[in-house]
Order: sequence, then structure tokens, then C-alpha cells
Amino acid sequence: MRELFEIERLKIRDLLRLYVTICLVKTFLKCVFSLFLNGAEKGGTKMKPSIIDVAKLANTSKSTVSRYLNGKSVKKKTEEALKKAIEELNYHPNMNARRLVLNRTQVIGIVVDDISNNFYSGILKGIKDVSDNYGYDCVFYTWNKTRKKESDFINLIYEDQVDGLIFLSFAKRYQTEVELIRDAPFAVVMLGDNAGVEDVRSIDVDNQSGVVETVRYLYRIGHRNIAYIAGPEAAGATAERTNGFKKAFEELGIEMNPDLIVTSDWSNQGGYTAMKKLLEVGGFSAVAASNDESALGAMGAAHEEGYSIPKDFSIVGFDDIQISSWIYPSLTTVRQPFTEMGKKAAEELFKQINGDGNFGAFRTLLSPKLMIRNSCLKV
Amino acid sequence: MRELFEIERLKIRDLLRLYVTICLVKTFLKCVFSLFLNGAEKGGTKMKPSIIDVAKLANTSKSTVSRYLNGKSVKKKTEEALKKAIEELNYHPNMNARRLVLNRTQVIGIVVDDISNNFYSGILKGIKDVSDNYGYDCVFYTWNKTRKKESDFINLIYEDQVDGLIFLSFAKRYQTEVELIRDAPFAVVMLGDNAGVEDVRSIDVDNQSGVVETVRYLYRIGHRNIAYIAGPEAAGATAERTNGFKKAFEELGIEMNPDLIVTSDWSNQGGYTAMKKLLEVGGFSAVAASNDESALGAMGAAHEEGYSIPKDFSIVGFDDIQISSWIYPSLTTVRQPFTEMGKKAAEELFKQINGDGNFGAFRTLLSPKLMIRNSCLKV
DNA sequence: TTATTTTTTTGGAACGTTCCCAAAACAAAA
DNA sequence: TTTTGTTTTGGGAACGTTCCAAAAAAATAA
Repeated sequence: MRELFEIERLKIRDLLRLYVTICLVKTFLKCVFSLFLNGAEKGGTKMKPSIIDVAKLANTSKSTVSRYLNGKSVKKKTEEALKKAIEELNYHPNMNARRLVLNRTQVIGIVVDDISNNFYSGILKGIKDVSDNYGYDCVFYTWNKTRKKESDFINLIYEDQVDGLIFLSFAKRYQTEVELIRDAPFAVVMLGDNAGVEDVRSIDVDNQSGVVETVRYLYRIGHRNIAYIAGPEAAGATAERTNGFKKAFEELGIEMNPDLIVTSDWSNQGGYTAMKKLLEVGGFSAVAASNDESALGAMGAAHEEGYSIPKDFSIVGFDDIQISSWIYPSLTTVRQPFTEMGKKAAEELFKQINGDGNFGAFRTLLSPKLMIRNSCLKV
Repeated sequence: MRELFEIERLKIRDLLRLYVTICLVKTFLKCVFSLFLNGAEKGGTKMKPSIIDVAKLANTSKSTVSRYLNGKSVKKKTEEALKKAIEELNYHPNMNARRLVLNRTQVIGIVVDDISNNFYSGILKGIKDVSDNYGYDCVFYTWNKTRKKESDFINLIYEDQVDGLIFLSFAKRYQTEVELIRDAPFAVVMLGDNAGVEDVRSIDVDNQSGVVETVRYLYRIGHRNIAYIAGPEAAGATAERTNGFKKAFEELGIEMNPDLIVTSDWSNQGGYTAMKKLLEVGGFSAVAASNDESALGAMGAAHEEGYSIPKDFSIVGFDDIQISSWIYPSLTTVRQPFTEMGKKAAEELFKQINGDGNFGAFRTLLSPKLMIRNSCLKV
């Protein structure tokens, strides 16, 4: 045992020599080991095959495989060998490598505030139709712990995860958010509210004309005392819709009773509360709600108070969400042209993606349409 | 001019010499040009900065930048320089390069049949909660022109676009699809229907016990003649729910009238038609619908025929979609534990992602809960 | 001070594609 | 046959990261 401890008396030179020896042995072992490992991995089933594996199996080069995969012409014989090799290896190209070198993802992102919002079905159909045509995938993102505001999603572009973004929101938007998004030097389109920011790249429904039509309709079937359930003050659409309400009254030359305008928050509960308030005030025969959800809430409140819709009150909504036609009585409401809006947004986005990098501002308003159902009665 | 045409008489050797000269000139020009271009691009604003640009500006190496970005320790001084450089260049890491080398995306994909399905809100909340904890992004995919079946999305894994997939569907599923997904050698969880395929990696609500509870409740409040609106035959949940209906009758020892069981398709229109049929048959005081949408349709039909709910008929649904509590009368229904289902699914998925590659089968059923509202009356 | 240990930094290889360009193969014409 | 023109192929650089081993710097002990 004694001799072992002699190491303490070694000179630096000896240590150095030892070190070099150890290094050599280590390198050697690693070499052998990695060779062995490599063989095992290639032989095993875990490794995903790369384009080079395909090339080897088909007895050609990676360039040729790449060309074949991208639809360029290769000789018949090569093509067959490649087909077989790809099949055999169950090869799938690695999108990350592809995107890295192309500097393009062929993906657009759609940012939604609540994925199961009732509006989205139609909008997404519109977007998908267009992006299908351009050969783009579209994926959806929502808020989470790290992405809490709309502008947080801009990073998806900076990080090369998507080529462009469509921001979808029909709840209230914040001005600073909208400005940040507007100024992003990348392909971006907003759908819905503009939070009062002008010249943002956005699409929306013509809120004002929708409400104007509602009031005109109610007037036409005899209503003169019309209550209005407004949306949350922070939402840009609220001002537009309320303006429509006022404008229609002016246009028709009838008096507006300010007590019959109550502010709400677009929720079912909010509509319910608003209607209760209105019933206390009284003196109206029709209610125009600024969205369907609150219209439903209002109907609930009326029912609860023993009134019957449309016998006692006519009610009109805004949006035309799916259930509006399911309930009893079915809700007369202003339909937003969702599919068209989605299409328009996607087309604008692709214009930016494929364009010259000139991200000019615009705000396009599409026309809504009044859907007449059974929640209103002639007086 | 004549001399120009003398070229025709040149020898091969001369041509060769010319060729070499041209090549040389070309190479030279390219060299100069690319140098110029490079400078211009770096100087311009278009180029996204890379980790190397940051390193240069901060007077350090790319490795150090990488280490800093990944939260490893760097010296105070270096850190400050890096912070400044990153800020100044507005640097964002390229995710594709990162994913390429890590062979991991830190993203899970959620495949939904209709993004705005009423169920999804709660489920997605559950999934998001869990994936947030694991530091994963979650993105949503839907059908499109190139991805038409659920199994088409498996490529997202092969192509390294996501680390795992959750398939969400409450419409009918196809057996072959389910089998393909089940056998995928990657992290996959299905939520909802299993199309009768056993031992698939899936989560669902306990459909049978939900309907059993419904019938028990109706029995408890005095109903003996209960009609049933069944779902589409192809859906696995249909059989389970219908079994529940039958089982409850056996258990309670009351007679079941087969004429009071009608098949529908879970749609609003389907529920409407089913109810009309039932009203023709008659002889029941309550209706158990196998989902909320058709329950609403049934209510519409009853209303249309001049009946009042719940005075004339008690109606119960299944799912507890949002609107069920909005309408009048509010719908008594079986609530699916959506958030819990989402959580469970995500947890299983991460177990697979972080696990040992052992993709064992399971089918977990979570318990539903009867939500008693106003669409039923004691008799 | 010098020797040793610990912390921090660095250059280069790797990841799996695409693209460029020279080389090769083939086809057609002389 | 040789020459010319066309199609197809293959080698190597590039894309922007991470990771590793080795080097350098800093901190500590002697």
C-alpha cells in the first residue's frame, strides 16, 4: 500500500506525463465507444433517417434527393430508386432544417383571444381557404403564461416560426398594443377592433351601418321607443355601434331617450343586468343589443320578469353567432360577414408576405347583413 | 469586322485557353461582387441579426452568447455587454436553427376538427395549464386541403414540427384512423371518442354513467316515461350513452318503450326532427337528449308545436356547453369535466414526451356531473 | 510570490436541409 | 468518329444554433 501514496512526491513533470497519457487513453476509448454507439444507433430503430440516408440507399447524392423531393426533374431510374428508399426508410424531411436554410416557414399564425369564440368558425374558414391556395399551413395561437398580450406574438415572426400573423379579437383592444402591432416591420393583419388607432392594417365589419339598419328595421315595423344595450366603453366597436344608433335616430327624425341607453359588457350576464335596468325605466317596445350574447341575456331577464319575447318586446342582436338561430324565439340579428372578413384578411396578409416589404396601412370595413328571424314583432 | 469572324478558325487549344480566362475573370468578378453585396446587406436594415452579430458587438464569442441566452452563468461585465448588444440589434434567436440542433421543438400540437367547437374552451384551458408548467408552447391545427384526416397530422411529428400531439374530436371517429394514430411511435394522446378501438391512448368522459345519472334524476322527480334522443350510430359515445340509458332502466326496474328512442345526429336540426317524431308517438313526460345541441333543437320543436318547457316536457342534455345556461329555460344537462380532461391528456402526453419511449395504451374515463337547472319539472 | 483549483470563454464540429456550379452523362448533329 | 448542346448529377458551402473539449482567466491556497 505504501507505494501508492508515493504519488504525493511526484514532480510536476511526471504529473504532466500522466495527464497526457490519460488524455490519450480517453481519446482512444471515446473513439472506440462512439464507433460502437454509432453503429448501434444506425442499426437501431430510433434514428430518424436524413436525406443522406435516402441518398445512400438509392445510390445517389443528397442534392438529387432534394431535387426530387422538390419536384424537379430526375431520371426515371433515379426516381424509382428514390421512391423505394423513401418508402423503406419512412423518410420525412426535417422542416426545421428546411426552414433554416430557406428562411421561410410556409406557415401563417392566427392569434386568437379565446379559441372557442363563437365567431371564429366562419373567419377561420375564410382564412384557411386562402392560405390553402397559397400552399401555406395555418396554425393557431392563444394567450399563455409567457404570451400575455397580442404584441408578445410578434416574436413568432422574429423567431422565424411563422411568415405572417393575423390577430383576431373582438373583445376590447388596447391602443398601445395596436400601435405596436401596427408598426411591426413584418406581415401582420388585424381583424376586428382597432381600438381607435387609425391607419392600422386591419379589417372589420362596418359596425355603424349594422346598427343603423337595425334601427331602420325596427322603425319600419312600427317601433318608436327603442332601447339600446351598448358594449364596453373600451372597445372601439362600441363607439361605432352607438354612433350608428344615434345616427339612425337623427336620420329618421325621431327623438332619442338617453335613459334607454345602458352600457353593458357584451356578456350574457351583462345583457341580463342591462335589461333589468331597462325594465325598471320602462317606456320602450324594442331593444337593440350591441351583440348577441347580451341580447340572449336580455331575453333571459325579460322571461324571468314574466314577459314574453317577441310579444312584449322585440329584441335584435349583433353578430349572428350560431345559437342565435337555435333558440326560441330565434334571434333577429346583424350578421357579420365572417367568411369574407377572413378571406380579406388572409389576402392582405399574403400580399404583405409576397410583396415588396411595403407595409402600408389600411382599414377595410365590410358590410353586415340584417338576419330577420322571430324575435321581433310588428306594433 | 472580318477579323471578328476569324474565331471560327480557332483551334481547340485556343478555345480552351479562352475558357480558362473567362472562368478566371468570372471568379474574380464574383468575388468582388459578393464582397460588395455582403457589405451592403450587413449595412442595410433587412438582415436579421444572428448570434454571431451579437457576439461581435459584445466583443465575445457565439458560444458565450448562447450560454447567456440559455441562462448559464457569464461574467457580470459580459452580461451587460450582451444585454446591450441584444437590445441594440433587436436580436431574436432563430427557432429553426435551435430546433434543428436540439432535435426538439418545445411545442405540442393540438388537432381539432372544428376550432370553434363549443366544448373546447375548457379542454384547452386544461391543456394550456399543464403545457405552461412544462414550458411548452401549444399550437392548434385544423383540417385543410392537405391534411384531411387525423392521421395526416402525424407528419407534424415526423417532420419535427411538434414534440407531441393531442387529438381532439367529439364527432364520430373512424376506426382505421384511430388505429393509425394509436400505433404512432411518438407522443400522442386522443381525447374523446375511441371509435370502439380498445387500448388506444385516450381520455374520455364516462358517457354511460352520465346518462345513468340523468335517468335516475328524472326518475327521482317522478318521470316514468322517458324518451331518448340518441346520437349518430358511427360515434363510439353513442353506444356508450345509449347503453347507459338502457342500464338505468334495468337498474330502476322500469319498462323501456323502444318507440321512445330515436336516433339523431347531435345537430340542432337533428334534435328538432327527433322531437317532432317523438311528439307524434307521444306518451312521455321527459326527454333525455344525448347532447346539448340536439336538446336545444328538441326544445325548439316543442315550442313550435305550442308546448312549454318544462311545464309540458322535462328536457335534459349532455355536455353542458356554454349556452345551456344562457337560454330560457336554462338546460339541465350532464357536464363533461372538460378542464380536467384537458389536464389529464396533457399530463399523459408529457409523460410520453419525457418518458422512455414506451407508449403504453390506456383509456381513462373521467366522471361527469349532472347540472340541475330549469328545464325539468317534478311530476 | 508561485502553484493549484475553479470559473469563464472560445473555436470548431454538428444538426439536415437548399442552392450553386462544375462535372458527367446523354443526345443530337457534324 | 468528333463536336456541340442539353439534361442530370454530385460536392461543398451556407443557414443559425448548441455542445464539447480545450484554453484562458480569475480566484484561491501555499
